This record gives sequence, structure tokens and C-alpha cells, in this order.
Amino acid sequence: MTVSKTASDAVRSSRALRKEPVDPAGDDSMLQLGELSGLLGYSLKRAQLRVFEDFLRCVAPLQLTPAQFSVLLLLDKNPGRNQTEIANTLGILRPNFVAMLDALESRDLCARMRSTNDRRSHILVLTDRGRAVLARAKKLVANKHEARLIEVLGPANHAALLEMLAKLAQEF
Amino acid sequence: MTVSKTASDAVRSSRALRKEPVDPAGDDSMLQLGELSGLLGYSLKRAQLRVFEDFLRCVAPLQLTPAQFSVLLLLDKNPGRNQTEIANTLGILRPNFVAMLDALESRDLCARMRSTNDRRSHILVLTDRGRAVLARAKKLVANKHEARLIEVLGPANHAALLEMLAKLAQEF
DNA sequence: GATATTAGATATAGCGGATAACAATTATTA
DNA sequence: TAATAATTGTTATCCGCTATATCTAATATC
Repeated sequence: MTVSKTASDAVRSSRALRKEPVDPAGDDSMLQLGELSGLLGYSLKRAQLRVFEDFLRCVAPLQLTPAQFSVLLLLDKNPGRNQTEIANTLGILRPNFVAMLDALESRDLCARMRSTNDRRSHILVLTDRGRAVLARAKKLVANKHEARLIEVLGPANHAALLEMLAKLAQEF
Repeated sequence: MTVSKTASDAVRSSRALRKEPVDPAGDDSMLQLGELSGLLGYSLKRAQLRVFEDFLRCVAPLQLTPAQFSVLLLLDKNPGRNQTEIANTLGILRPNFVAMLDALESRDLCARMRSTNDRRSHILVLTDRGRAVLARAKKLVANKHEARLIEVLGPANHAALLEMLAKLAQEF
């Protein structure tokens, strides 16, 4: 089921977007963004796309998407949880989480174990391989991805940005 | 730019996400996000979803999505441009821009005019109705949407956030 | 014990994004 | 100028993410 195709395609998809501000054909002058540059949501979305792009590039050797990485992280920090709990925490709907888990499980990164207490639910566990991949992914993310963000923004701004985004994600 | 260091359909779809940090069932304690809270991309995406959600709420009377609003804004500021130019500027692929324009044109918000210079291209123009809707939308966005963002973040932080996001969207 | 609720799963629909290919038109160049 | 290449808008199509309804097994409630 070629998980590879997914992640690599996502990286490739960046090119279409990258062409934007460059005035591709060189024909006329660049367009006026106007109040668009003052729209927070606009910059927010474009920045998010760029950041995800970079994440995919940095973690490409491990073929992990941001969503997959977040699942592995969560499983590591929260052992003994079931699908519903993990999915809810990440804002993923349960039906959509099934295929996602199938993909991770087929790569032997995690496993579903029927709970003895409640035989309806699946306790999710990281496999040894999952833990190993997660460890490598964490290093790539920290040393390549986040490092580049900190480099571009400066450490203080990076921290301030993180704080403000968290505030928006929560209290908004 | 000096970020103050102290800064230490679609509407309905918000519910699934909103349930997340609330520990919905009240069953167990909340899950540990771990290094997820330090992942810029994670907060970036969640914040973006919230902000778009709010945008849709605020502009709901006019039935405009963020993307549609950005098109109208761009047409207003850049008269005489064709589909390719507008689409490129917004990072929309030309094939996908066709249906978007069809929707706007069917609502009489803009129109395609065959160019006399180059009879392949369509010059895009705002209709009177499009200008009127855009004017109303701008007010809603400024007075409800952005106003709320500024209220939550504080004016200085709001400006700093905008600057950092623009930097990420460009120089990253 | 009957009924309601919950967990995981399936099916399905929709949207945004991406590529290939085509017709009409314009540009290039041989 | 004739032949070829490139460009514009378009269609068709695919993929991934998101959302809803529904099913089953299992559990909880009454």
C-alpha cells in the first residue's frame, strides 16, 4: 500500500505553491496583495503549508507525515490508551483514524491489542520498531526541522510564536 | 519586530475538533501532549483551523469562504488580470480555479471577459454586486474577525504574529 | 432481562489539491 | 510564410483529508 507514495507526493506538491511569489513567467509585475497581507488567516495558512512541507522533507527518510508523527508521539507519552482517546486528542474523527492506524500497523510501527477490561476497545502500543522510528524522527525534527525554524525566526521569536499559536488554538 | 516576550458546513465541522482538549467523556484524565506542544507545525495547523472557523462564522451572512474572499480582494486590487495570474498569486492551480470562478460568477460577484489583446485569456472583473459584497465582507472581517484576534492576542502581539507568519510564508 | 450506550469499523460523500490531456490561440523559428 | 512550440482556459481524473450515517460486538443502565 505504498505509504511512500503519499509522503513523497506531498513533498513534490510544494512546487506548485512555490511558484507563487516569484512572478513565474516574468511577464508583468507582481500583483498587489492589498489587505490580504494583513489577514492573519491568510498568512497562517501559507505558513502552515510551508512548515508542513519542510517537515516532510526533513523526515522524508522515515516516511512519516506530520499526522503520523503526532500519533507516534502521543502513543509513546500515553501508553494504554485506546483509539478513541488518541484520535480525539489529535482532532481526528474515529472513522478516519482507522485507516491511519492500519497504515502504521502494517509498517509494524504500532499495534492494536484487545483490552481485557473492555473487549470493545483496542489498546494502542508502540512496537519496538515504532519506538526506534520515533526516536530517529524526533532527532530529525529537532535537528533539521525545528532548528531551521529557530534559525529563520530567532529563538525568542520562535518561542513567542509558539506561545501565541497555542493561545489561538486553545482560547479562540 | 520585537515580539514582546511577555507574550509568554465548515462552521459546523468545528465541533469534532473543539471536543479535543475538553476530555469529552470525562472518563480519564487528559492525555499528555508531550513534545507535541513544542512542535510549531502542530500549533500552526490547529490555530489555522480555528481562525478559519471564526472567519467563516463572521462572514457567514455573505457566504464567503476565506479563499473566495481572497479572490475578490485580489480582483479589486488588481484589475485587468487573467485567471492564471490571479490563481498563481493565491497558490491555486489553474484547473482548480475554474470551478471556483464558476461559483463566483454564478453568484454575479465577478465576470470573465475575453481579452482583446490575447483572445485565449479571460480578464477577470468584479461586478457591482461583487464590489458591494466585498465591501461588506471587509467590514465583517475587520470588525468581527480580526477584532477578535486582536482582542485575544493584544494588538502588539497580533502585529508581531502577522510579521512572523509572513516571514515564514516567504523566506522559508 | 430489555434497552441504551460505546468502541471500532465500513461505506460514502464532499472538498481541496494535483496531473494529464485537449482545443483554441499566440509565439517562435526555420 | 509555414511548421513547431508554448500558453490559456478547460475537462477529466486521481488522491488525501474530513464528515456523517450505519453496522457489530461488547458493555452499561434501568
